[in-house]
Amino acid sequence: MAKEKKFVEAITSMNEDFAQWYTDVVRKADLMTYSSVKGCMIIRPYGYAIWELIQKELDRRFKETGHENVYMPMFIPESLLQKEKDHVQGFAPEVAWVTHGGENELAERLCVRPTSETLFCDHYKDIVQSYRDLPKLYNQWCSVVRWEKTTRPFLRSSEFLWQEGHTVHATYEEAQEETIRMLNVYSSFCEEFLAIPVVKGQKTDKEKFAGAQATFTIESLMHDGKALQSGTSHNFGDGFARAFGIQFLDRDNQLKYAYQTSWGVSTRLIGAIIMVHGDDSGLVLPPNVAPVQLIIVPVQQHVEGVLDKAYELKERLSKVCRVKVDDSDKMPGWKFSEHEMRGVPLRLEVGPKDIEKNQVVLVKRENREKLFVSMDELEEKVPQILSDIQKSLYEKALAHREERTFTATTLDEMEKILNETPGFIKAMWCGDRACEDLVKDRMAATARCIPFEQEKISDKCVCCGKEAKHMLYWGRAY
RNA sequence: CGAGGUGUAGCGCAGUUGGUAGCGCGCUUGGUUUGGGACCAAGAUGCCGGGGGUUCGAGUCCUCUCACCUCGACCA
Repeated sequence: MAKEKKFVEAITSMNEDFAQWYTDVVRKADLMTYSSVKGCMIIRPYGYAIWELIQKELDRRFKETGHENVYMPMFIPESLLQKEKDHVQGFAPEVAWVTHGGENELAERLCVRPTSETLFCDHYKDIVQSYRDLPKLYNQWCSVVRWEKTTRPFLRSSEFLWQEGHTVHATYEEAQEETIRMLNVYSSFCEEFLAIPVVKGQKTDKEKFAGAQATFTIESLMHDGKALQSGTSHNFGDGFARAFGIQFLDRDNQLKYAYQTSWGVSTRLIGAIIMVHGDDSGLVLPPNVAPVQLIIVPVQQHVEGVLDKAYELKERLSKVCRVKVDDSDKMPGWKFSEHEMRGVPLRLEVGPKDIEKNQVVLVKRENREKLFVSMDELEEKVPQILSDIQKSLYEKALAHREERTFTATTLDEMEKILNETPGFIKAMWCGDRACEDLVKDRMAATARCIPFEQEKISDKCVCCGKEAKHMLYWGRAY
């Protein structure tokens, strides 16, 4: 089919080999490149620009909900890391250690932060004394290091960029409210900004964060039917406070332990964008996170007046969107492919014929739909089209997720779905760890979450047949 | 940490029974081109991942080592 024909051969087809497709896209869109250290990547300007847009919008939403940014050191003394038992155990296998300063061995080795709970706690114990000091709503943007055995660009790297919010509250209820508030910030951000629909829910005990009392998550479904944990929010109860001695004098003159939360999202979100929206021609960016929303490609740019018109349009359109002119001396076809690989949502072609007719050709990245628009209407039409694209990408992703969400009442059914049409599987669960373990051993799938929106698929646990307590989303995950 | 794979020009790769390094793309210069990856001409680019060995001679054989990729077990 001429219409279905691939324009770009440099990218492996998704259906042929999804993992290779992902690697090709990440490289061809020039989001990152490998570095000389295992599992670490160089985030290239285009990839970093996406991260900056994510940061900017999230940071705005954090501030809007009353949070302040701080910066903690990247080193954690070993003794500090060890104060909360579950927490150390969870992270011990993947921490990197600093043992020397110059030539001298350190008296106490320093851990390169895999997450900063212990640092925040150590600080909070000093600054929290009275109920009047609460709540503390801190966040930090930083990188963390986890010595991973297997790494993949953006999805799992040894060092990654993220944001970690850490808050302290006077009561459990308040901490729980904060935990859910931030989960909601994440879910609305993903849906509105990244055009990625998410399932909100709680992690099972097996899957929860080391040291947390409860972990909440947003789970999204990738194009290949695998799930991606896209953000988490934890309620620590007073567990860390007890381990670190974070106490305050309450209104009733009683000394009490404080309640805490933490929550984070990372550059992994970039991986989610790629795997939710991308296609065989490469990256597809929702306009809200596109560093370039509109690329102007002049055609026959050597012809008098063409480039001038392109620059003029850029000048005008820069007031309503992020726009660039590709005035390199590549062939137009080459530019089309290049900007499609990079996922630019909208392309504007302008050549002598257009100038004559006082119009331009707009081409949508998501479906290559061509629109002929009068030059006079651009400032009005372009933002409208971009917002349509944003909406359309969300709807497409939602439709895909719904198409790939199944229900199962037996393990055989689950296994069949996982092998034939991988996706989310809604199934009942009795609450026993043993059943989770069994599912994982047998079909490499995990409990993604106990969704807030419960449904009753059946009365019995999909695994052991005992009375069911919850409906779970199951799936194979990244 | 297990299983596999790969390291040769910026990128992708070839390199035979061991004989002193090549192709495509990209890059530079000039010209012609330009509505879906143009063409011609002239150039530039190498610690053959690293150490040790065998040999008159190693990209090639042996050995140790390092790194990266993919797939699994563990984790954002």
